[in-house]
Parts: sequence; structure tokens; C-alpha cells
Amino acid sequence: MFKELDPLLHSQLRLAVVSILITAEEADFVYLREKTGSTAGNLSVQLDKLYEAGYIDIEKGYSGKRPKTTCRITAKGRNAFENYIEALKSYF
Amino acid sequence: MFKELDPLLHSQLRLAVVSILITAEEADFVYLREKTGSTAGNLSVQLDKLYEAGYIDIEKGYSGKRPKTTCRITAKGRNAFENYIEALKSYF
DNA sequence: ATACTTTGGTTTATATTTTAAACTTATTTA
DNA sequence: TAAATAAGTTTAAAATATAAACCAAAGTAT
Repeated sequence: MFKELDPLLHSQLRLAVVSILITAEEADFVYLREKTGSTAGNLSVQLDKLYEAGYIDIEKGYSGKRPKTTCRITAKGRNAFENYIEALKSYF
Repeated sequence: MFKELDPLLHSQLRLAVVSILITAEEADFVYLREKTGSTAGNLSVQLDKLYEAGYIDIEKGYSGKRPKTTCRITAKGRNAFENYIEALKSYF
């Protein structure tokens, strides 16, 4: 009847992040914070979770002298996102 | 960019309940528990929340001598469900 | 009759999650 | 050189979800 909704994606902020990364293919911390309207702290925690799940890759480097965290979706993340959309359909 | 997802509906169990009520227009506790696969305790709590939000009506009566809790969607609940679907679209 | 089980729930407690506040380190700017 | 800003991280508090324990009434077996 109702399919399970991947709890990692069933979160407004994490879903927004993955949604951005699906089309952008690369986005940095500041961009994600602005587009999602989240606080840095919350974003930091949620990015970690997506990373731990293997849904995104995180690259910590520098832009000039300032730190720059860049995120990309992984194949696993892309797949999870598609499954999530499919599962959602069972509710509508 | 991303629309807010009504936290009351952004919950697997509550979404399933509302989803059922949208089409069934009436469903009792046992039916909801079976269809959603939830435990009675969890369902009881989540039904209360939907009721408190004015998304569903709850009628406590009897079927013969056994208690029978019947739920129905309200106009407010139906509206919230439609808004939720609309909001979700901003993530896809 | 009386013990045990089942039904239909509710309440309470625990675990998980989310979120924001506080902190860190480095960099500009006044 | 002091104060502000940037880019995060860590921590701690608040909110949520979930299950376990409980309750009352009815049915069943002894």
C-alpha cells in the first residue's frame, strides 16, 4: 500500500540540498545555505548525514584564503532521490 | 525557491492517514492501523495531532459493545494536503 | 464463577531528529 | 591593533516519532 519513505531524504532541508545537487551537480556550502535559507549549523549537520549515508561527496578546500566546502551528489544519492519520488507517489 | 512543507503532513504516518481519508472520506481506527501498518500507540498519538490541527474529525462511538473511533478529513485537512503536494513540487 | 485472552485503544517514557546558540579559526576592515 | 565578518563545527536544547506499558471492557476456556 504505502511505500517506506527514506528517512534520510524525508527531511525538508536534506531534501532541498539533494534537490539542488541533482540538477546543479556541484554546489558550495554558502550557496546551499542561501538557497535553502537554513542556518549554517543546521546545514553542517545535515550535510554530514548525507555524507555518512553516501548520498553526497564533500570536498573541503579553499577559495583563495577562505575555506570552501563543495558538495556533489553520488550515484547512490541520485538513486535514493529517485526512489524517494517513486515512494511518495504511493501517498497521492 | 523551496516552499515550506507543512510539518504536520511531513510525517510518514500522518501523511498516510490523510491520504487514506482523502479518498475514503471515513475510516476507523482499526482500518487505519492495518492500512498504515503502524502500532496502535503511534497511530493514537498522530491522530490526536491531526485532530488538534483541525485536519480531521474524530468520532468516538461503539460498534455493538466495542469502542469504535471513526475519522474523517475536514475541509482544512483537505486543503492542507493539496498545499503540501504543491509545496513538494518545488523540490522536484 | 473465575481466570486468561483479545480488542480497542491511551499514556508515558525513550530514542531520534531537528534546530539554534555558542564557539573556533582565519581574514578583512576601520 | 581592535573590531567585524566569513565559513564552518560543536554542543546543547527543543521538538518529534515510536514503542512499550498500561487500562477497561468483552469474549473464551476451565
